[in-house]
Order: sequence, then structure tokens, then C-alpha cells
Amino acid sequence: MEPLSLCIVTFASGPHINTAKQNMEQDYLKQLNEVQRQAVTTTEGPVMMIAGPGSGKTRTLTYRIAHLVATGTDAFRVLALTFTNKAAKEMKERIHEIVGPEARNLWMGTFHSVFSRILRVEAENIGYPSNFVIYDTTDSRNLIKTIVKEMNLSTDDYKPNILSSRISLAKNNLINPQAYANNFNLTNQDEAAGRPKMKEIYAAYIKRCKASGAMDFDDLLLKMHEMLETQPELRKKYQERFHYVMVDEYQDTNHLQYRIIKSLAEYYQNICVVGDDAQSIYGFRGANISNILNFQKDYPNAQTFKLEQNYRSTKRIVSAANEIIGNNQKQLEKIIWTDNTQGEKIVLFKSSSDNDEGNRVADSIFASQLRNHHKNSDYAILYRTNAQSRAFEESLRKKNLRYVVYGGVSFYQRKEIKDLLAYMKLIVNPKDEESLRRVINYPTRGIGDKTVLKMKTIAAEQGISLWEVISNIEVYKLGGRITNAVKGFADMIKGFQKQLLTQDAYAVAFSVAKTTKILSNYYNDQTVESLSKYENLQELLNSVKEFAEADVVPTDAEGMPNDNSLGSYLQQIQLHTSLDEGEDEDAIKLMTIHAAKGLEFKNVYIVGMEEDLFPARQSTATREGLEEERRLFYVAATRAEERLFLSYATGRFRHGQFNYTEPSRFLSEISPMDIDMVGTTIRSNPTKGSYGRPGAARSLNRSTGGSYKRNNTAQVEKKRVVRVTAPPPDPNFVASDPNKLEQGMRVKHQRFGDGEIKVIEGNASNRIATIDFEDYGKKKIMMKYAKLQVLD
DNA sequence: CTAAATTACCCTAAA
DNA sequence: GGTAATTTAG
Repeated sequence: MEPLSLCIVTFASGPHINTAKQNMEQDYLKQLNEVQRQAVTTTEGPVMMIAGPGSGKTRTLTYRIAHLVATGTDAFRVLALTFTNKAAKEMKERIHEIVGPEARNLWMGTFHSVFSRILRVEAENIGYPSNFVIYDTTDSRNLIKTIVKEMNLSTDDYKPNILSSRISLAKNNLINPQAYANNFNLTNQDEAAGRPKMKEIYAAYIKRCKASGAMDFDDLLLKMHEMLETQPELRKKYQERFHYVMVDEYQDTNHLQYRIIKSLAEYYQNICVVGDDAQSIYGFRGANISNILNFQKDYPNAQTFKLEQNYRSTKRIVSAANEIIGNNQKQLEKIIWTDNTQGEKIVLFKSSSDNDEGNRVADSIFASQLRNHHKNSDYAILYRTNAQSRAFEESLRKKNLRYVVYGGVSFYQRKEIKDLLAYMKLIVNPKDEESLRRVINYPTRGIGDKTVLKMKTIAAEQGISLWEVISNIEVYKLGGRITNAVKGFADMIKGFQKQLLTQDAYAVAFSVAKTTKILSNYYNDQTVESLSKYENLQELLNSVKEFAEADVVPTDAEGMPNDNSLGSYLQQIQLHTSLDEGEDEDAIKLMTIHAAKGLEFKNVYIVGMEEDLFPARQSTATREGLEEERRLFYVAATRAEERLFLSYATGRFRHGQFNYTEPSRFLSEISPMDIDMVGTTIRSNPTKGSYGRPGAARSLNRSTGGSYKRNNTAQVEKKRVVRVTAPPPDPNFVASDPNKLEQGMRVKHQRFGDGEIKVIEGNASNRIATIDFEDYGKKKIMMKYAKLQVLD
């Protein structure tokens, strides 16, 4: 009954194949050093690999899996959990090269994606529909917000994102609502913070998710764990299924993940974890560094292999990295060393502002490219926070350097995308209340909050779901106009559902986009923002099309319906990580340090090396926090192969205000002997001069899967006067709140007829700008609220 | 009830 | 610097 037995056939294919495989085996073993080889060939029993940066960890792990398969292990019985789906995919491809098509049977992916696959199969056994939807952070936050409101509590005391992180924390530590309520520590914290009803909200949240047939990210782990704990047959099934369990980036697993892994590996005990305590950087989502520190306690017979030779970086970089991490107290003993060349000194840039920093880095890349003939993709700019990307984007655009921003607001997080996806989710699973809430009056169709509330009340009274009320609205006699509107909506959704039965994902998705007019509304609006949203939607539809037209993989290991239906599409898409996005094109890569984990580049720029930014202000209060920041710096520095650049500014805009900043304490942790200080001269006016159309720069729009789009929206230049043809809607409009006059300026609206706003007078630290209106003379206006049309 | 205008609010990292 | 919430006008 196990579909797994099928593939064993592959293995009876005759001696020549074995010989070929053996040759390949020889080959790949030759490519490893002694420790790596041992780690690869020690397949039985618990194994821990401590792998320093650049130590060939991925290669070792890849070959270990290939080795298992090459020596006769059924690929269906190998489970490998990686940090991103992209990493899994790349590994699979490499394994495929070594062992052939067998590789595709491996269970590889992120914790979330592998478990969601398993949970779909077992859904009915754990009380979920197999088409359950997945709530991302925004969805669950919205749900929490609705709950808080329904309980008539204030969102000031009950801040959705605080609640959501507490719920997440609880879940990841296996504290259910009941345990939460009985936990004095937690409840006391809640009392003290003025949110005594926290425990009720937690309980309600779980109930609502369940009723919506939805799982949040944590549930994917939690339900997996519950299933293993409470259902002996299923536990047995999966324990016996996975002969080999491998976990990459083990230092970033949390307690819940730890428990699941432990349980899955319990029967065969062939567990191999790979990690580096020095690179643990996900404490904020519950990662527990002691998982790796305690591995030997958990498995006393574990064999440990330390990969300490670094093949990636120059001696200079390795020694700087060692210096950095040496300031941490808590760590496993290991010495990272390298045979590579000494390499050049680390270069440190000092700039006067974030924009200056952007220009300096862009200049440096430009010059370096000429000198070294490096490709764009040999360069990475790494920062602590996503918000920092802006200055670099602008500077790179000006220099016509091709770049790609990873992460940030991912494609799938954008409003227009979420809206369309919400329709799709609702059609597949009408119980999904979050999606329903999202689309019921979007685009507006006369079903306002009042109406929704009424229907919700009915649903609660009758003990049925909101959708059931909506789909039978005539029964409840709510007045003609409302009934009509609701019925129209219900019929539309029902129509889509009918289509679902016979049509593929693209046909349904397109039909949704068209019937709801989402697409055409954006198109007709013709503003810069709307057009970009329109394009994003087109991209989404393209990706659906690609999916629908792709060769259909018959079924996966579980006989999962891997068809081209909308349901399957959603399933596939819901766990896409922002790191999975982005193709290999020749572009400079901009990303957070977190996103850079596991990657390497010839030239790395670590920017924003300032106190309160890196290390982050919130992290400096505790030793643990600071040490995690330091590990982050260590990770960042060890991404570099040849050259490492550090950069800080003496001041920068944050939250709309210019602040002076101090260099990061981390800078002093590297020996001055290894650093070259560059560029203390302050540039006169870094932003001056580019009167050219900002939109003229190459747009970065790319196909789906590429990083998300950034629009070349109007650029604000400082300290210049502009003459404006059209007055603001109200020529007498002045800032309504004179107290805010000096707080820095902004431009909110970017649609100015056919023109774009280019220049604005006013110091950037001044929220008010003086605009010289042709017809009205000089007016002080609040930049944020100004609507302008530019003359030249 | 909608749509536009105005103001408030958030703010580290991410599956 | 972006979006959600609230206010206002119709």
C-alpha cells in the first residue's frame, strides 16, 4: 500500500548502472576533503556536522544525500529539511546530476512546505479540509484585529502584532490556550501590559482559524507535531517512512521544529543535523541555539564532524570574521582557517548621509567593475533593514547599474496580489473568512461593514458559517438592496466554483480578474501606482498560466493530486518565500543579511554600520540580543570571497527625520591593521543635478518569481525651487498643523497630470516646503499633502 | 453607502 | 515612507 515500493524497481536496473553509479561515487568522494568525506559516508546513526562559513557545507550535505541514494537507499525515504525552497531545489538539481531522476523522489524543502504537503494528505485525520488555506502574517494579524474588535477591546491595548507574536511564541513552545491561561508568567505579563484578555483572544484565534479551514505558519509545524503526538498510527507511518532525516541550518530551528525532528527520527535514529552555532540569527522567531548545543546530550552516541576549513574567503576576511565572533561568549569550539590568499584589506567607507552612502557604494562598485571586470552579480549590498535599500537603488539607477532587490515587500504581500489571491482562496475554500472579508466589498459592491456585521450576527445565531448565510441570503430577508448585492456576490463566487470543476487554474483565475473588474479598474485608472498594480496582476496571471500549462507531474509520493487546478496552484504558491524569488540574472544583489545567509559573493558591501541600526537598537539591551547581532555581522562578513567593504554614515533619514548616528561598535572589533579607511570627504550636494526623468532609468520589472517591482516614482530633490503650473486643489491650502512644520518633508501623491514632481524647495529636515506657484505666489505647504504639477 | 481627503500610526529580521 | 483608519462630502 505504500506507494514507495514502486521506485525500488529503479534499483533493479542491472549492473552497468551500478558501475556507473560507483564511478560517480568515486568522483564525488574525490571532491571532498577528509572530514567532509567522513561526514558523507557516515550514514548510520546520529550525526552532527558543525560547518563553518564557506566550509563546503552544502556540497557535503548534497553529496551525503546523493551517496545515500547511490548506495541503494530509496529516495522516498530520505527527508531533508532546508531553509529555503530554493536551496532545496538547487540541491535536488545537483543530486540529480549525480544519481539521476531518482533524485526527484527525495522529500526536500522547508519545514513549512514539507509539512504542509504531509498535512494535506492527512488533513482529514486531524480535522481539517485537505484544501485548507494558509494564513500569512498579514492574514493572521487581520484576523486577530477582527477578534479584538468583536470583543469590544481597544487595538491600543491589544495591538495585533504584539498579540500575534505572543501567539506565535506560545505555539512554538507548545503552549496551548489552556496552558497559556494557567501560565502565571505569561498572564502576569499580559495583566501588566493591560491586556488581561489575551488568553481569550488566543483561544478565539485558534477557533477561528480552525473554522476557516486555515492554518497559519506556526500551525503547519504545530499540527504536524500534534499529529505525531496524538496519533500513534500516523506517527508510526512517518517514523518508518523516513529512514534518513537531515536538517540544514539546524542552529535556526525552534523548539517545535526540534520536537518534530526528534520524533520523526526516533525509529531509525539516522538523523543528521548540519549547522553552525555562530550563524544562528533567527532568535526572533524562536530559534533556539541550544538545539545544536545540546545535540550530543540528546544523542549520546552521536558522531560529530567539524568542517573548519574555509574555501570561500581570503585569509584577511576569515581572520576578521574570527575576531568578530571571538567577542561572543556562548559558542562551540572551532577554528575557521583557510588556505586561500591573504587578500586585500577590508575597506571602510564613511559617508555623511544615507544618500551619500548610496553614491559612495555605487561609485565603488562602478570603479571596481572597471578594474576587475567583475559581473554585476559578483556584487552584493547587505543591510540590516529592508528600508535601507532605497538610497542604493537610487544611486545604482543613476549609474545605470543593474540591480535586484530581494525580499522586502514580497510580490505576494502586495495588496493587489493579495486581493486576487483572496478570491482564489475563497473559491477553493469558502469557509475562509479572512479571504471573504477581504473581497466581499472589493471592488465595492454595496456590501458595507453594517451589512457584514448583520450577516455575521445571523451566522453566529444559527451556528453556521458566514458563507452559508451569504450563499442563502434570500432566506434571511434583509431588504431588497442588500439582498440583491449579496446575492450578486454569492452567485459570482458560485459561478467561479462551478468553473473550478472543469477548468484549469488559469481559466478560473483569469475569469476572476475579469469578472470582478479588478484588472480593468486598475488599468483604467492610469495613475502610476495603478498601472504598476495592473502589471503586477498580469504577472500573477502569467505565473498561473505557466503553472497551468506546465507538464503535469502525475502525482507525488502520496498520490497527491498534482494537477493544474487552482487549488494546486494556491497550495504551491502559499509557501513561496521571498528568498525563493529572483532568478539568476546579472544584477547587483541587494538584500538583508538574513536573506544572504548561505550565499556568497565576490564583493560584499555591508552598509549602515551604525549604532542603533546595526546592532539594532532593540537588540542592545541584552547580552543575548547583542550576541545575535554579532553573529549576524559574522554571517554578513563571511559572505565575501574576495573583498569586503564596510560602510557607515554619520547621519541618515529614519522615519522621515534626519538623525546623526554613531559608528557601529562592531567596527572596532576588527583589527585596524585589516582596515583601509576611505572617503571622509563630504560631498557637496550628493543629490544635486539629476534633472533627468527619473523614470528613464531602466525599469526593474521582471517576470513573476523575480523580485518584486519597484516603481520609479517621483523623485524628490532637495533645496531647489520649482515653479508649478497648477495650483493645489485648494490654493489656500496650508499646513493644518503648524506644530509639525519642522519635522521633515515628504511628498505623498505622485500623480500630477502627465508631469512628475521632480524638485521641491525645502530643507529635508523640514516638513514644510515653499512652493512658488505661478498664479498664487509662494505658498507654504505641507509636502505630504501637496498635489502639484511640475512645469519643466 | 461610496469615494476622496486627511490624518494616524508603525517601524528589525521572515516561513 | 507606506498603508490603514478616520473624517468629510456627496
